[in-house]
Amino acid sequence: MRIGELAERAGTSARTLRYYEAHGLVRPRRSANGYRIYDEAELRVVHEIRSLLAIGFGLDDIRPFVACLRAGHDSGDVCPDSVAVLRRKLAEVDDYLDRLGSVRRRLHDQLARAIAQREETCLRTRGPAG
Amino acid sequence: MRIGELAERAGTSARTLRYYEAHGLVRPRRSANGYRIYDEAELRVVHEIRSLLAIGFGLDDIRPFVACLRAGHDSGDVCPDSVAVLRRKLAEVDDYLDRLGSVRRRLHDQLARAIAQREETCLRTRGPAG
DNA sequence: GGTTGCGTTGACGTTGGCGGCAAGGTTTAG
DNA sequence: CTAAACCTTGCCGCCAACGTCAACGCAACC
Repeated sequence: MRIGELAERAGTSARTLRYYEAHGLVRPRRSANGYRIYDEAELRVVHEIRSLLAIGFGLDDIRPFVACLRAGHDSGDVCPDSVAVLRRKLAEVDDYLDRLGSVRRRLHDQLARAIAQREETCLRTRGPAG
Repeated sequence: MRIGELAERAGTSARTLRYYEAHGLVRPRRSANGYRIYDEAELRVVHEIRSLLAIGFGLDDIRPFVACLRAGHDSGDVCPDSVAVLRRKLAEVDDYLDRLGSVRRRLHDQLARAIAQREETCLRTRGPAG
């Protein structure tokens, strides 16, 4: 199939597919007139790319998964390089969750103090009995 | 004080201070020769900016906090606009924590399956008595 | 043979918080 | 007088995953 059809079936754009190709993730052959020709397996590859991007992977991280699929595996996850990336990403996410958690606490406290402060000011303004 | 001194005392760069000024966060007066002159209060402002940036705020989000300080409040948090931003940011962080949590679960499962798959393959390769 | 709708490459724009450099003016110390 | 150390404005670069446009070629239909 050609680029427009693959783009539509993958739910993305031709520009995106060319971008992936430029970064070595997708490899179409060319027809006589220079058009890109993709076979069915590439649809799977593009889906893999998209779903990994969606959970925060970068294109460089994704490369091993694509290679794994291309090597004939049912899943892109099972090859050693993919597993290594999965481990690293899990660690990154855990790390980020920690940092985000402490940011959350800080925000929560800051908000609580700000509101308390405002209510106190309000009381002073309207007098202690107000 | 001039830009170099403020930069050093605030632990940042002159470039950064000019950037904040270009975005309306810091307002030095000028000396006769055109040099930027900052008073002591600006040091506090820059610290506020930096600490808010550090927890993930954008410069636009920070503007109300600076205005609050400039209005004479002890803390940049207590003004209504600041509180509104704090609320919004807390909601954003909660949202992001949720999404990151589900990404984490997905990664965890994916990793677990990949490893199980590999061990199974290993056993098949070396025979069931493995 | 003209229109329409595919495809191609190439290049610039986006977002944010700066870093770094150029090309000059100012001030200060020696 | 000069060199060093400050300051000024202005502009390009960076990162990532594309969007968008330009200018063109190819294919198909009427």
